[in-house]
Amino acid sequence: MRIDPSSHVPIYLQIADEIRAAVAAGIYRAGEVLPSLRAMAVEVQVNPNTVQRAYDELEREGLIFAQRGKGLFVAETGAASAQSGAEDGVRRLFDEGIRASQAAGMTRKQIFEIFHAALANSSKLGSNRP
Amino acid sequence: MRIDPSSHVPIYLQIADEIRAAVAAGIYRAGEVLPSLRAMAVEVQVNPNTVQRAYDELEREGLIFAQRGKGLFVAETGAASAQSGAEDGVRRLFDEGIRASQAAGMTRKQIFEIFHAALANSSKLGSNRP
Amino acid sequence: MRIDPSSHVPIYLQIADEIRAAVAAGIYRAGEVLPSLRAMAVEVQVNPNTVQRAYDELEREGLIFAQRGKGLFVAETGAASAQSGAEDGVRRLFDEGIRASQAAGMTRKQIFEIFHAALANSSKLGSNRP
Amino acid sequence: MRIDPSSHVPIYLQIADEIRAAVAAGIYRAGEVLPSLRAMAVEVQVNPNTVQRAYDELEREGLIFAQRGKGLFVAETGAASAQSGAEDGVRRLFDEGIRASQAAGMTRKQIFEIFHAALANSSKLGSNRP
DNA sequence: GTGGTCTAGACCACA
DNA sequence: GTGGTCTAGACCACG
Repeated sequence: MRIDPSSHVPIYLQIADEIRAAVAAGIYRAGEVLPSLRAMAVEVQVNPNTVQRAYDELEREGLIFAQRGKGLFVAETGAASAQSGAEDGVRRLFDEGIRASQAAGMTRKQIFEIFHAALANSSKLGSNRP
Repeated sequence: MRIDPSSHVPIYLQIADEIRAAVAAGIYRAGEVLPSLRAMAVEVQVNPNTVQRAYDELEREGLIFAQRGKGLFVAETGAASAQSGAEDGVRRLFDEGIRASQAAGMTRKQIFEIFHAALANSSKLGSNRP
Repeated sequence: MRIDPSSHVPIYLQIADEIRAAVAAGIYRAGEVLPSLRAMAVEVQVNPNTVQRAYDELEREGLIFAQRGKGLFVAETGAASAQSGAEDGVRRLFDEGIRASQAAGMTRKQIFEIFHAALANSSKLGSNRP
Repeated sequence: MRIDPSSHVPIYLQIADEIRAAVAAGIYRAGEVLPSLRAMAVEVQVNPNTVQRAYDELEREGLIFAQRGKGLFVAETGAASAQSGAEDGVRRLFDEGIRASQAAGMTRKQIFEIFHAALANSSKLGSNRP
């Protein structure tokens, strides 16, 4: 779980994205409890309120649900919805990159090369950055 | 020149990015004047102060320089620096997308498919929207 | 006895309301014992502490009283006080609904129609759900 | 705009309900600016963050939309969606009241009488309580 | 001035 | 211990 505090995208959305990805990846499974607000807050070095907001977001999406005094649980439909949500996010980033590259006058070949280089480089690091 | 007011990245940076891309694409050439503050403000439907900040940003990068009373000009080294800047930006977006997709447990094949779909879709729209 | 865990009104008050209604309806009569803490906790799928608070609430109202080691009993004056209590609660909900509808600019006719529809629909379900 | 701080329903939802009702009633019209966060916070004697949360809620519903630095505006589709939202809320309150009254063993006639009394009483006060 | 995010710390309902 | 709401006050982007 890595947060970039200097990013323009709000921390609470970054956290929500990370959790969504973790559910999509099967790290948290349907019916399981998520880390508590406070635990997560400690882990990502952030105020509990900020984590709460991330959880609110996910609850609204129907990905997780809360039980007072017990904790937060992954919904039955959570994995599926997390996967499509994650795909949408990735798609949006690629779209944005492609749009930017075309605005800069790059050819499809150039765009491809950049993408390939990025993908090749990422594999070297593995899926979880050290 | 397209601005997304609902994006998390500040409008002034979006404008700077667009101008950088335009320089990289050769739409604005070395020695040429950029549209005036006000003209640009009208074009992107934004407060002149915001355009000012974008120009400040680019000037700090050395991409453009101001001549009192005449306007803003593209630096000689502008095109080259804009190109590498644009590539960096695109690369960063792709990296981010790849990272997110791997965090969600997607395989290389799946990532590829999403990218291809995005690229195919984008060519339909044409590379530069007016 | 139905509890809505997603309601904003605390569960212990929901339980107290239900018991008050049951006394008003004559399901529990003066002098009779109420279900034990644990039995009630099992029935409504809730922590015994929460039921305890509901009983505390009712005892404070004088609707029920405890006899050490024997259980909780409905007070002689219980039925009457429960009835007026229940009426007050209903009245408060209707008042609130009427206030909200008027704030939204609805006419008396519209308000009536909504109420009738709600009442008609409810009779289909039967008056006491088990 | 009246808030009940002792209510169990969160202040931010009370505020959202009030604004929704005002839009439904045509007090705020499509395209118009709403009172600013801070102004509203002063009016309802509440922290600006709490108002912000109410506005967030309404923005998510598509009732209003924000423009950075400009203010909050009623969406074109706002009035319609506010009206159906307001009706739903009223309906929910009536349902709840009917359910409670039936649980207390009241007859339809009694329920009707309570409702009529509440409605009659409310008309005396007018739609905006003094 | 506007909205948007974040922090620190409080109190509540519930297990 | 858990989640949920609220406050006070800070900083940012934008007009």
